[in-house]
Parts: sequence; C-alpha cells; structure tokens
Amino acid sequence: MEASFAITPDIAAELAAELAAKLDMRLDPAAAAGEGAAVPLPEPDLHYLAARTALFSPGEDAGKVYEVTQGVLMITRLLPDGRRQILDIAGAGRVIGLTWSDAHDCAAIALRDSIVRRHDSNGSSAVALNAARFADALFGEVHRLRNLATALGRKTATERLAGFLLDLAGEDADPPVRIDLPVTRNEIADHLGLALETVSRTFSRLRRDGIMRIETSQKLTILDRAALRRLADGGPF
Amino acid sequence: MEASFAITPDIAAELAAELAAKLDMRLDPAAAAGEGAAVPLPEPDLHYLAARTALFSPGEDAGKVYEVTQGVLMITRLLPDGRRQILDIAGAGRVIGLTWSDAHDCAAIALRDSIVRRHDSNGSSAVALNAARFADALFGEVHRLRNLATALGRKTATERLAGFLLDLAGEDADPPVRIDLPVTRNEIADHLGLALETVSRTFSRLRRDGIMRIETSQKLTILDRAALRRLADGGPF
DNA sequence: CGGTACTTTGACCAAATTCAATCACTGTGG
DNA sequence: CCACAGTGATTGAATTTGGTCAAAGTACCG
Repeated sequence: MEASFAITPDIAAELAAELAAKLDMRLDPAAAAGEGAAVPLPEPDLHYLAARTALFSPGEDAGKVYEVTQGVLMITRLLPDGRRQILDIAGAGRVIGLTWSDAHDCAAIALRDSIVRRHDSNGSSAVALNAARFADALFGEVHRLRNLATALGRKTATERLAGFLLDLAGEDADPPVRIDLPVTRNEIADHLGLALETVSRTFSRLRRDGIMRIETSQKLTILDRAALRRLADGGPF
Repeated sequence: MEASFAITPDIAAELAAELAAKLDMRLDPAAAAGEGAAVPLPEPDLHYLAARTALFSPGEDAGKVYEVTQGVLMITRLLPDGRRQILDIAGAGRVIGLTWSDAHDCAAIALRDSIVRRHDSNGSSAVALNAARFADALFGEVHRLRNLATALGRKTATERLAGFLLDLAGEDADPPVRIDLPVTRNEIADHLGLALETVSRTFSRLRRDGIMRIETSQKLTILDRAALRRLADGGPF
C-alpha cells in the first residue's frame, strides 16, 4: 500500500516532530531530558520469560514497548480484593506495553515460556518498530477491547466462550480445527467475566453436543465450526 | 513539555513518512490516490447534530476524525438481535471517530444537541490536531475501555453504577456534587451491562441510603461521596 | 388535558455463582 | 512400580444476583 501523501513536506516534518516528541516521552522519559544529538543505536534486546512470570506490573514505569516474539502473554487488571480481569491474550507478533500515563495500569504475565523483544526509546529499531506498528497496535487494542466490552456487557456465557474459541481458532482451514489453549479454565473465566465452573460446564455442553472434542483440557478440536459460530452469534443453545 | 529528541533528523523523516501515510490512509482514502502536491487548507468545519442523531454508523467510511466541541455523544455497538453496548460517552474536548480499519465498527450518536469539529485529512488543522491529540485520544480510549471491561467483567451492579457516577462527577469540589445525566436509565443500563430495572433499583437504594438526592431522573446530587466511593470499590452494600 | 416516553416498583424467574465433592492428570518419593 | 500429594477440571445442589414480565407512577410536550 504505497500511498502518495496529500501532506506537504513541511507539515510532515511538523507531524514527525510532534509525534517523535510524544513517542520519546512515552518510551523513555529519561532520554527526553538528554541532548538532541544523535545517539548510538543499540539493537533491541530479547527477554526470556518463564511461564507465569511478569513482564511488567501495574505502577511500574511504562518506558518500554515489547514485541512478542515467541510464546503468549496475558494483560490483566487486578482489583484490590483479588478479582481479576484478563483484558488481552497476546501471542507472537503482538506489541504490548503501550500505555498512556507514565505508569502501567495493567500487568503483563507470560502464560508460557516466552520471548519478547524490548524496544528502547533511543534505538532506531524503536522508531522503526513504532512507525510501522505503533498505530496498528493501538488501533488493534481499541478494536479488541471494544469487542471484549461488548461481550462482557451483553453476551451470555455460551456466546462469550464460543466467540473466544473462534477467535483462537482464527480463520484457518475448515474443521476439524485444532486449538492448543494457552490458558486454564480459571483464566478463561477471568477473561470472559465468568466463574470457572461456568466455563467448565459450557465446555462440557459443547462436547456433549458434538461441537468440540476435548482431548485434554488444553487440547481441543472444533468439530462443527458453523454450530459454534451460531452459538457465538446468539443462536439458541 | 518541550522535549529534545534523541532521534536523528533522518529517522524523524522516516517516521514522518510512515505515519503520514498511515494518517492519510486513515483520514481520507480518496486523497491518498491524489497528487503529492500541497493542497489548500480548508478550515475544519463545524457540524451541528440534533440530539439522537447519528454522526456516523458502523460500516461507514472511517475517513474523518471529530472533536466534540459542545454536547455529548455516545459510541455504541449493536448486536444483530438488538442488544446494545454503549462503549463510551464523550463530552466536549474528546476526539472520536478514530478507527482501525476503513470502516467504522461503532456508531456515534448525539445524546444532546451537539457540535463537532470535523477534521478532514487534507487540511493542516487535521495534522495539527492529530499530531497534538492523536496519541492521547487513542491512549485515552484504551485506558477507558480497560476500565469498562474490568467493570463489566468483574464488578457488581452497584459497583458499576457507583463508579459510573463518580466518573461523571469528576474530581470536582466536595459534596454535594451536582450531576446532570446526559443519558436515560436505559442507556446507563446498556453502558454498564445491566437491565434498566436494575439501574433504577440501584438508584433507588442510593437515594434511600442517603447517598444521592434525585431531583429529577437526570438531575442528581451526590450527598455522600465517600460512601459512593466505598460502594464503587466493592464495599458492602 | 391527553399522550408518549421514561421511570419506578413489585413479583417472579433464570442464568450464572457459590459451595462442595469427586475426578483426572502429573510428578515425587518410598 | 505404586501410593500419594497437588493442581486443575468436572459435576451436582443450593443460592443469589440480576433479569424478565407486568403494572403503576411521573414528567414532559403539543
């Protein structure tokens, strides 16, 4: 998609300056205080995360952006009394850690052993990454959160789970589609705003109805995608 | 916030090009097909919206960005069977209409007579606006949607309503704080993922408990903000 | 006034949660 | 190799929160 811009070079420069300032502030407040001169360009460094360890936690300085290279992370909010909302499940290719304020308002926790590529503010790679993916990552975030909020606010347990499974399956080949769940029943529950028992029961019904096969609790197969789609869209159970 | 950038001019230019392309695509697909030359700079035009009329609807071309100048709009998702999730309520100063794909995935509907400033893609004002507010608007959107999803997924009816009212009240002066609701009970319900009767009942209890005064159904006063805060945070009813 | 749209309240109902066992799978140590 | 924790999943029963249905009540507007 090579568009010719209806934006003058002057305006583009101005835009660049403002956005660069913004990105810079976002990415490394410290650097913003430094000189305006060019700096060395450290390569982005890879971080290895063991399953169930945190990449960042709420309150921590939101200075870095991460690109998931391998594995899966979840983005969670924790209420003071322990209730948890899993806001996102981010697999390879996803960019996470973008936050408005100076401090994270969420935790990012590896669901499996994972590798993330950390992009510091003062490397060219950060700029390249951000120019290429900054907007996409944010727009994607908004889009997914809108879907999630709609599901949480207005869909039944069955619709939520069916939709979740279809999302995981992607638009892949026809059934049978194999899914390797990166999450426990408890985590699905905390993502879909349900009790884990409800999730379990719903899985059981999907199995009884011949819509899914459940090899182990994490290894699933969609046998009847059309039926699952119907359930996700509010069809009768 | 005049930051000196740790980004070379070269990189900034590259960043500018990529982001300009992105913004341009986003803002006016038509213009993207035109020449790269400078274009006249039309001032942003104001649009007057009567209450209950739509600014844009799902599926429509997402070519423009709007800044709310006066009034209030709601951003809604509609499910095929009529269920509705109100994702956002945007008052003066807010920027809306930013969307990922080419088409809107939401509707924007005026709750009151409103005025929005439309920013076309090919005006300098659009660039200025976007450079200045683009990121903020998106980050704000993400932040609010995370809060909403957490509320919808993990909070009780009372917590949701109390939180909603506190949001509307802002961090203003001490009680009594007056609130002029821009929404009906039905709309509050569709925002908080509840039945309208549940909203009404919850209001009634807040009134009985001396936490709020309800002059008319839209004119409210918070009498005991601390108590409301406690309820919003999951305290006992 | 009379009508329409919105709100409140009550009685009942149902989806989902909670409580409580039981089961299945895994890894560990005897 | 098997017993036995330990963790997570499933299932059942009782409960609850919030939803649905129905009937007034109230405000607003021509």
